[in-house]
Amino acid sequence: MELRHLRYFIAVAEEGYITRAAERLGMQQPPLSQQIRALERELGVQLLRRKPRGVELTEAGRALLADARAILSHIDHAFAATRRTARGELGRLVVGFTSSAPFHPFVPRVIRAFRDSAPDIALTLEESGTTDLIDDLRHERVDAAFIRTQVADLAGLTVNPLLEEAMLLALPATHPLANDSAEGPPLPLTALAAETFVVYRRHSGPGLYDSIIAACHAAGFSPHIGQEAPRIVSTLNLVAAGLGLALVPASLQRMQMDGVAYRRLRGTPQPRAPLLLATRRADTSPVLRRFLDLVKRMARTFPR
Amino acid sequence: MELRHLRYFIAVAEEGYITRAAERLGMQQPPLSQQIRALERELGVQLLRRKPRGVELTEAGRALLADARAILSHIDHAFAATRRTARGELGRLVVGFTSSAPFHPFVPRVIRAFRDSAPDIALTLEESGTTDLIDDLRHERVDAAFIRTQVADLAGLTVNPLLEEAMLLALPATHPLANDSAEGPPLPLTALAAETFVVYRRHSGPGLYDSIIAACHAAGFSPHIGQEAPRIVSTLNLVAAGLGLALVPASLQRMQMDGVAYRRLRGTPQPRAPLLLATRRADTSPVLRRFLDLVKRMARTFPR
DNA sequence: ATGGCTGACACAAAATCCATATCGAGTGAA
DNA sequence: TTCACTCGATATGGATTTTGTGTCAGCCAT
Repeated sequence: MELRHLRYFIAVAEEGYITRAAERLGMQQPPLSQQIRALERELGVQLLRRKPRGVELTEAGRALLADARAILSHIDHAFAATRRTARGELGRLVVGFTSSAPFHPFVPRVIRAFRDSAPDIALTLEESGTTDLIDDLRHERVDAAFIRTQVADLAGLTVNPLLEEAMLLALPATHPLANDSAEGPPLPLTALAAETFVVYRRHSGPGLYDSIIAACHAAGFSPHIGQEAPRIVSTLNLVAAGLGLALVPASLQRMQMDGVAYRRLRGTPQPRAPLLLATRRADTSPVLRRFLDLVKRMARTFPR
Repeated sequence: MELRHLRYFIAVAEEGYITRAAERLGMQQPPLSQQIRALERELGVQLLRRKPRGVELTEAGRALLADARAILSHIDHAFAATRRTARGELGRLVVGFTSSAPFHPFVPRVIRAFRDSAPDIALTLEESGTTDLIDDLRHERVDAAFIRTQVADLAGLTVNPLLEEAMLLALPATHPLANDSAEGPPLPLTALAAETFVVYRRHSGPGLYDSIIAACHAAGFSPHIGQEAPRIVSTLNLVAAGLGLALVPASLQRMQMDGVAYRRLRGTPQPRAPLLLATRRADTSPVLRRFLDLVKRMARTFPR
């Protein structure tokens, strides 16, 4: 059986004459007759009743006609879907992000833009810790992950730096250094030499941790580390509870948390927080490529 | 595009190697490579990633693989359905019957048997008057009709006589000839010479009408016809209302109608009521043939 | 470094699909 | 009734397509 047989059969059924169907198909009548008979022979079923004038569908022929049309349409759809999949317009994408990522305005913006540009991609969003995200990436449970710190083991992964932002000092609202207005005068880092710091734990992602330590060292002191938090947002809970101060990405300021005040810092080098997108190096999925292209393009033009 | 391409592609996808797929397909590797490339060329999409050891599906290839399997399965189902349709195991059948037909035990019995023997045929039952049924048959709204009287215009139709049964006298329960037990002694037709008869109207089907008249004539009198009824069952309503007597098929006795008593007749010739099945002569549907075969076969062995 | 496996390429062979010519059956009109 | 016409079936030759054979290049694994 070949599709040709179905196409021929449909033409004959629609025309009611083998001769006219042959014309429509751009062929001669004898081979068409032959192909139809071959189809009937393979099915073991008479599809046409040959009449003196033209042919007529049998009951079985009518049944097959409907199915044959459906099959051809099935194939058309399959081909279209395959082409769209190849163009990255169709498929699935699982995007992971750490709890702090969606506070950066870039992340929801790029997700929205991607949904708009490829509405037929089933997009799944998963929030998780950085370590878990990296594991999920490796095990193909996640295709791309927005993270906020460089990871230690990059084997098999690509980490694209997208944006950077300043870090703000988060401090308990009752703290003497807390300012009524979040946009108070920048605070020199040296003013914090005696304070206790709450930090994002280093083994989850050394980047933020190290940049904070480095900034303090550059300011001439070695910070006193109090508690470590498993997630960036949870550092704010500890700050609110009065367990110390924290340096957090500026975008977290959007998270209006009771009992936490923010202050800008001054001095160089200022600690900065990156926004990164991690993917599998071996992932050649067109959907991912499309996503990656969009993310990089938007990152380049993102207002800083 | 031909199905061959899909079959080849599935084999390659499943084996992971063009060479092994070629073995499985009973062909050599070069032509298989060529056909796969032809498929890719037509789609304009790369389906396989050629690796040093075997091949790997691209995202688009994975999408197509699922669809290709579905398409082949679609074709298998279509072929199976076509074959079953040709055998009359699949399809639709509309069976019509006059209001009096289902009282004959043969009718529900044969319908049940047909449903059991061909459960995948969508069977529709339609009750209507004889004249309408004949019209419905001609216009292909009905495929077979159980009727209780010969019809006048048979053009294009086949009417199969199935069974015959005696006719009983239906008379008002208050009538002097009414007997307490329905199985009273047979009544000679001559006893009814002075009575008024309610009859099934002749133009709807001359058979019953004529056989009643003929029986009376044979008994030596010309019956006095009162009202005509449009349906056999409605004659019983008229009888119950005291508008006269009626001769009805014996099976209508099952219809326990208040105010109507039945008596058997004696003498020859007794008027008899046929059960007939009308079909379109040109209808070659396997479903109908199957139904017709069953009906005729069961009619032959039906206990009389 | 080398042997073995895999896929691609080039050309010959085979299959089959199609075109031409012809026939037969059935229909409609003279 | 007969003749012409239409339409599908059959037979045969040709051409395109598919397949088979031989060969080469590239990459792993030993």
